[in-house]
Amino acid sequence: MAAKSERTRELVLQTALRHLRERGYEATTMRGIAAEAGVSTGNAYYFAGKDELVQELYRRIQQEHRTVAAPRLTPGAPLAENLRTVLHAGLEAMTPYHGLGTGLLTRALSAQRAVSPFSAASGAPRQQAISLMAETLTASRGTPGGALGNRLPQLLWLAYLGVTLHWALDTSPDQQRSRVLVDGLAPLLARTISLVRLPVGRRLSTDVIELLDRLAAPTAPDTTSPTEGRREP
Amino acid sequence: MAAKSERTRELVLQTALRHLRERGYEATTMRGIAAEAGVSTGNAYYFAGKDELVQELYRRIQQEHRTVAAPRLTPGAPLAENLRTVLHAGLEAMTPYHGLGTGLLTRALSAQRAVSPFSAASGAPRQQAISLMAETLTASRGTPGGALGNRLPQLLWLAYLGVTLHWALDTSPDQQRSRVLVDGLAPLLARTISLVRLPVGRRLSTDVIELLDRLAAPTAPDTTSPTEGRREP
DNA sequence: CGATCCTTTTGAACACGTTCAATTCCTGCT
DNA sequence: AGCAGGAATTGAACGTGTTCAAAAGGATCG
Repeated sequence: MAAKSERTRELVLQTALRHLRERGYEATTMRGIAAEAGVSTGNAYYFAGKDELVQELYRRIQQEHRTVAAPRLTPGAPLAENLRTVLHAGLEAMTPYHGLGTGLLTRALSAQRAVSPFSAASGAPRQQAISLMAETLTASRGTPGGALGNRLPQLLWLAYLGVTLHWALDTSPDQQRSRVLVDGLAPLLARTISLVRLPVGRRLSTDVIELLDRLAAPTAPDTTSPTEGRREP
Repeated sequence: MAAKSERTRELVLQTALRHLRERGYEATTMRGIAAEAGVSTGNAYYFAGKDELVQELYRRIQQEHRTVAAPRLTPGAPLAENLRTVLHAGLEAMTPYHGLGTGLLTRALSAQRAVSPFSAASGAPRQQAISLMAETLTASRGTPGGALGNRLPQLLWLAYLGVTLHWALDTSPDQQRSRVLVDGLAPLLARTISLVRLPVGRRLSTDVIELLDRLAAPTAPDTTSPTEGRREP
């Protein structure tokens, strides 16, 4: 049975997450994790490295975010209310790890590398967050459908990314400033989205959609020389 | 005269910036910098550390941004045009350092620590970037004044931060996707700003201003126990 | 010139992340 | 029980960022 390595892996992971929570990024050392887990230094490398441990933590936080947020959504409530709920749930899930500072956000972003946060491609943890936003939208009343409706989850996720950035840099006690941000931002976003009912909003909406499409389109190869039949050397 | 240390400092800095440009973050080592500069290891620590070298690079990039952008502003042109110019200039200034990946953004953000990017407080390099946005606005025609006008530089800087994030994660050839983003975002932002002329826009505007004010306000101390005369233990 | 004092430089030393050849452990077989 | 072979573990070794007591250098005095 190959279950032994699995137990060790889990032991290392749990120890690592605890150290990250209690000591922050720099003070958490691979040697320290190994020592406290009662294994040798090299055995801490069931994970590719320290950064992957942080990514794992990030994944767990997202999982927690979804778990906490989903049952709190009120079907048929205004978007502003459900959005506020979801964003606050996100802050809640992250709170124990505020000591990591920008480290958390940083490593999470590096993990996304190769996939722009503005495009819809498939980063596994991000896709989950985006689908949580989709649930938030479908649970709320009065949200637009059509082409904009399809893009809204992605756009709301971007807003959530902004909140996360604010939170990571937030030094106010208990990050209460970030809560103020969420309380203000949720109705603001909801009202902005409802603009799509007006002609002026439709215009903005189509422009946003067009931009997102252009960003998602495959990159055009260099067409500086229009000569046909050329191959890349 | 204390000019000798100054020369060494500059020598170390120049070598460091070159290595960062040519080799990226990880492959640039303090020992390598010192060796190539012809000094001993410890002498590379005229700067507090490797991260501060990156911050210094960030400062230079911002300086370059301003230098490149300012003369290109067209007085009296529409905001969309000048904004596009300024954002493209930003990409230009950063381009040689794209190899640093998220490292650049990361260290720049950590440097801002203690000052939320959403508040207007005085981070030295940021203040410069915000004032460049202010220049962009005053150079353009039809931009709103009043309370919103006062906040717009800050808000545009946030948009610029978003572009920077996109650029840092952009793996398309020559970061052309980020250029697409700028081309689409500039008119979009300009049109959004012009919404303030309509009643619906004024409403959004006052909400944004109120939120920014709340975020900038000093943090309220914990008022959980209204008992008077208590002191923190 | 030499002595004093401050500035500047040095490089050994420490703890870290990471790698990997060597070792130990365990399982399934005869 | 004995043994082969794979799985799991080890810890020394490398290169890194960073620190700091000691050494070297340079200016200013008598």
